[in-house]
Amino acid sequence: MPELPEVEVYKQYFDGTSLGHKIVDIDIDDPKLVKQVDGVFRNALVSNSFTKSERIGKFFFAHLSSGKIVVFHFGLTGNFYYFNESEDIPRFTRVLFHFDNGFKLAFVNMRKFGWVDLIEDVEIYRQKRGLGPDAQKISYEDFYEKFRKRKSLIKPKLLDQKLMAGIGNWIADEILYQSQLHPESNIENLSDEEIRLIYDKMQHILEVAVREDANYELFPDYFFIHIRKNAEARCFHTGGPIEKIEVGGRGTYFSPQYQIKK
DNA sequence: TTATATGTTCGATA
DNA sequence: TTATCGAACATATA
Repeated sequence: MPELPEVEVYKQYFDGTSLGHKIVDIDIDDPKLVKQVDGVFRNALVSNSFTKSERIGKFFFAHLSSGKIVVFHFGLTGNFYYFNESEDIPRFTRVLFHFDNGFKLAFVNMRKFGWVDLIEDVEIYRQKRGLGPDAQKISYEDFYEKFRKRKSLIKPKLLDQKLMAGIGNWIADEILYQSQLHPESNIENLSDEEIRLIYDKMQHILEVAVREDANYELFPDYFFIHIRKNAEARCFHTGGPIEKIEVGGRGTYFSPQYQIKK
């Protein structure tokens, strides 16, 4: 379940379990998920330990004692799981790190859209990929500058990781619902006030989601996620129906009576 | 059986 | 050249 808040929770979990233990072995279930040629990944990790981590959007970076950095991306599914001999290896474990304290860290990834890589420098990597600033850290000025001049529908731009990193499908729908804007609104038709509103709602949603450990059940009642995929559910504000359409190739849910197309 | 899923990438097109 | 769009990727679940 990995968008910015979920990956932030994974980071906290990783930091609380997997830092400072020597890696004694690694199991790779499917080499296609490791973006390195044979052995390179393994050799770079074994007898190192993780020293610290950072996150940009949905990308998670774990620094090794050697100075190299492991990049994790969860794709559409997945999480970390830390365990010892008393438990079985989780289903869909793709990479398994064995630590010298007897515990293991599983990189679990059911749909195999996730991957791991090995890099030298986070900032160089970020620039090379064209990854934008983290959505929770981007300033309003930067956000405005990046979005204002665009010519496309608003939803696909919110999902564009090159403009800003971390927003995924449910958060994009959540932002537009709370902003009362139709997901197919054209950016050119939005006022400066509406751009500001989108930014403020985005910050609010991210702040709540991270604070509640990405546990949707704890989100306030007015959050769209509670009704997003429920055909019988009604809009919290209007009591009207929730509709599903496709925007930019992604399933998109919205409340047509509440969200206005600009 | 078919459609769908919380994502990114790559090639085609404008 | 740059921006945008759509298909492809792998696999479990309803």
